[in-house]
Parts: sequence; C-alpha cells; structure tokens
Amino acid sequence: MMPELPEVETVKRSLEGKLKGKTFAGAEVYLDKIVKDIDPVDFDQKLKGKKITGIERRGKYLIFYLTGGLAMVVHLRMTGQLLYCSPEQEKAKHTHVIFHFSDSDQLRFVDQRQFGRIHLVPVKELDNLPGLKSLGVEPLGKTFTREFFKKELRNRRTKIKPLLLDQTFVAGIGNIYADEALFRAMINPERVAATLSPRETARLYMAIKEVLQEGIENKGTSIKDYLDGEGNQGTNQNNLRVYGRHGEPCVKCGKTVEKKSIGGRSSHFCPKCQKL
DNA sequence: CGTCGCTCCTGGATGC
DNA sequence: TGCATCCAGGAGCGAC
Repeated sequence: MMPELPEVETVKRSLEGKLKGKTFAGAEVYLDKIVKDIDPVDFDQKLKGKKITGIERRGKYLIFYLTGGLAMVVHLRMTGQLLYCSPEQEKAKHTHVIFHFSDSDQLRFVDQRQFGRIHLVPVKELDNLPGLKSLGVEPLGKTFTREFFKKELRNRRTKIKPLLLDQTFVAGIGNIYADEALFRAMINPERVAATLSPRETARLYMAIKEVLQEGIENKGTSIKDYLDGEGNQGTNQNNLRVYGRHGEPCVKCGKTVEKKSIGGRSSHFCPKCQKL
C-alpha cells in the first residue's frame, strides 16, 4: 500500500524491460471511473495498435509514451497495482482494467480502493493534466538543490510535515518517507517550516534524499499491498525507523515512539530525538 | 495564493 | 460472538 516515489520507481523499473516495444491490442475497462475523462470504448480504440516507446516517472505518476504522439498517465494513489500477467493467470479481485498486447501478454490494473486513475492524452497536452501540471521538483533530480530547499522553506508558515507531503513543492514524498526523513533529520513534524535552522534544513535535505534512495535500493516498502510490476514485494519495510513503530522503543534513544495526527495524517516520531 | 478540511473507497482492526 | 465504527492516506476540490 501507499506507493510513493520509491515504489512507483520500482514499478517503472520492473515493467520497463517487459513493456518497451510492445503493441497494444486493446483494453478492457471494468470500472469506468478509473479511466479518467475518456469513454472506455474510445480508450480501447485509441490504444489499439499503439506501441510503448518508453516509461517515465514524475513524482508518483507513471507516464507511458506511445506511438502516435500519445501518453498514458497512471497514478496508483494508495492501493493501485500494475501487474504484468500472462492470459492464463486468474483475474484478481479489484481488477479494473486489463491491457492486452499483440503477443497475448497482459498488463492489469488492480486497485482495492478504486482511487487510482488512468489518463490518455496527446503528449503535448501532458502539461495540462491537473496534478502533473502543478507538480513540484524531483527530490532526486538536479534541480532539487540545498539552496532551493532552504529558500523555499524560508517563507513557509506551515508545519514541515504537511509541507513535505505537498506535491506542488517536492514531488513523490508520501506519509512513510516523510516520517522517516524527519526522524533521520531529528526534526519534529510540527515544526513551522520557516523556523528550521540552516543546520536543520541541511539535515532534512540530506535525509529526504537518503530515505528515498534507500527505498529504491530496497525495491519499495511493502506494508500491506504494495507489489512491483512482477508481483514482487520490496524489503524497505525492514528499514523503517519510526513509521508504524508507535509504542515501540526508539531505535536511537529507547524512548517510546509516538503517533499523532498532524494535518489530518498519522505521524510517527520520537518525542526525545525530535523535540518541538 | 496559501492553507485547511472534506471526500472518494474497501477491508482489517478496534470497540461495545 | 456480532455488529458498528474507525482508520489507512493521495490528491482534487471548495472555502476562506
């Protein structure tokens, strides 16, 4: 569950080799609302005969580039899965879309909570998609510099945790990696962003990159239902220091890890290592 | 524009 | 034991 940047990147990497060069034979849509802004019949017709030329990740979005100047944009939200399957495989519960390829292999979109969305747009209209349009900087990209981070924090009066989750600020951080980064940087999630010292800002900057990088190296965090494109679990759940550890002793100081709702989301932190 | 709260969903966990 | 309620949380949306 909860695909964030490392999980979406892992899905991308697991599918890339298998799907590049494949030609769509069509798409069966079982739940219309998943396929946003397009009639399922049109969707099937437009995909038919198009070849996948490449896959890109932007924040938590996956973009499939197709021939004919088209792009298919997939957001897994919380419980979405993209699974590469053979036609014999039994159709799992909550399978909402099945993509067929000309070689008879399939890509299936499975999503228990039905929050995930799929768009099909011309490449030149990608920037008009709400969400993609306003997406912030890539935290593992060149433009996410320490200077940028410092400068952005300076005028923000919001709490640091909700700010880290703001996709128009930095793209791809979700609840798990936000809590983990704040713990590593020893910063309380309720601190007002603008009040972080230069030292704290630098620590948080490094911690964000570190937790995301490790998440990718460990092929994602599989807590509930996250799987990559081949149905494999990640191992980063074994690397978490505070997320889901409320009631347990802090790995650094032994004090009990707390859980508190901040900005409407559960936040896990050590009250001693992350003083307010 | 920044910030906040509500909403969409299912199913596992928790409460009485 | 059974039923009701809560909770998980990404992001679009409307309100202020």
